[in-house]
Amino acid sequence: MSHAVKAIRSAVAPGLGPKRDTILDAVLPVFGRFGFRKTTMEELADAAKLSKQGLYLHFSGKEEIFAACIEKYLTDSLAVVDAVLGGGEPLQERLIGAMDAWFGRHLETFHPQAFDVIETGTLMAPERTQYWKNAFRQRLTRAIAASREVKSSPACTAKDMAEVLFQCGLAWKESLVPRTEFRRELARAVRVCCRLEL
Amino acid sequence: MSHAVKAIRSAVAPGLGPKRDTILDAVLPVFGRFGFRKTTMEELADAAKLSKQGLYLHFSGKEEIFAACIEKYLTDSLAVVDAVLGGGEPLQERLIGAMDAWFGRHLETFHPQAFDVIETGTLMAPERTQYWKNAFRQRLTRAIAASREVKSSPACTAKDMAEVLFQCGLAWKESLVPRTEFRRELARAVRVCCRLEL
DNA sequence: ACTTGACCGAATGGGTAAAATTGGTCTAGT
DNA sequence: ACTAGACCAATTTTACCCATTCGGTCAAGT
Repeated sequence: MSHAVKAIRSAVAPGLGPKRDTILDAVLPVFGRFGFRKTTMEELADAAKLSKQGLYLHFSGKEEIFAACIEKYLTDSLAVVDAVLGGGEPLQERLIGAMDAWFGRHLETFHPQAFDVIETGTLMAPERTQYWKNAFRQRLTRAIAASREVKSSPACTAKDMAEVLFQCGLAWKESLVPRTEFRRELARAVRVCCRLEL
Repeated sequence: MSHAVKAIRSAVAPGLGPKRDTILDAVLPVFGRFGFRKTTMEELADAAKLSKQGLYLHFSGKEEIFAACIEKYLTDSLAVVDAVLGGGEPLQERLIGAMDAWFGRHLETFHPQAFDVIETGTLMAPERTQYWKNAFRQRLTRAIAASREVKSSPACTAKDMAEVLFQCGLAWKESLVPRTEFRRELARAVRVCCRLEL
């Protein structure tokens, strides 16, 4: 299939129905367990309770499914992040919740053996990957900056704290512990970076 | 060669001369560039300016060279860490120097493609690996605890700061930036974690 | 709005056997 | 305290073939 046709399909098809989203939700765990390469179209179709051709009525191919899947995954995650950060809890709880919604969910979604999903994602759409990273860091920064619970200084601005927090979160790739324990590490990082009391 | 013979040689040979250390220093960059598996005994011998057989007069085999090499590498690194932390500079500079001597040196020593050195090390001697990690974290903790420049609290003890700092340092594996830039990230982490002004 | 099933070209994954490397040893020097 | 070089067993690499699989398409149904 030519690139032009692909572009048309993906430009016309999306957003038309909640069916796409249903498919993407069903498909995510498969990518998360086996990675991009080792996931077959049949497995995706089975997960979505569709035939192989049924899938092609919604997506132009494997790459588009994957891209849309990751896009939805991050969109959803960021929505949770926003919801948590916009909530009424103390900043500490909100930050921990946000970090857990982002990095913790990664940890739970992607099997250690299937981290090629990350590489594939950055390889297929590096600018999108950068966009999502920046989006999340921006949320952290704003939440910290807006809070009156934490005092910043020229040497330690809200952005500085957010960046360091983000850096700590990146450790999820190395982490071998379950999400609950990882969350405790995140809690400590939040406490230290933002000097929030218990 | 039997394990018994190996044990005898490695028990008798070490520490007898500075020659071993010279060899180990010469050999480290080779392991750092090609990893354990892809490094050949000939390359090691060439790097040490010895014949292959000359090497065997000092070490019982590839594994012993590697183990001793890593051991010396970490010993040296920790010595630098101790020297820096024990110096007269303000805590901030000392911590940055210590983090750079540890993680920054890793970044510079081990080629991204040769990270199998880490796995091999933890696989061959997991207890030693754990020992060195703990040793470094301990140094950080003590330096922070001993300083009057940083005030701790029950929610943010010296150990907490050290742990988070360590977690930030682990990002070196993901880092694609040169050591100088990585050092700036470390500096920010130190500032934030210990609330040290500029 | 789907399913079924056949189909294609390309990529992939065994399986294998020859060829090259490698870690390590031995001997004979100097 | 080394080097030179032959040497071995074991592993690794390479090349090749074959079967399978996979992504994607097409035609015909319901």
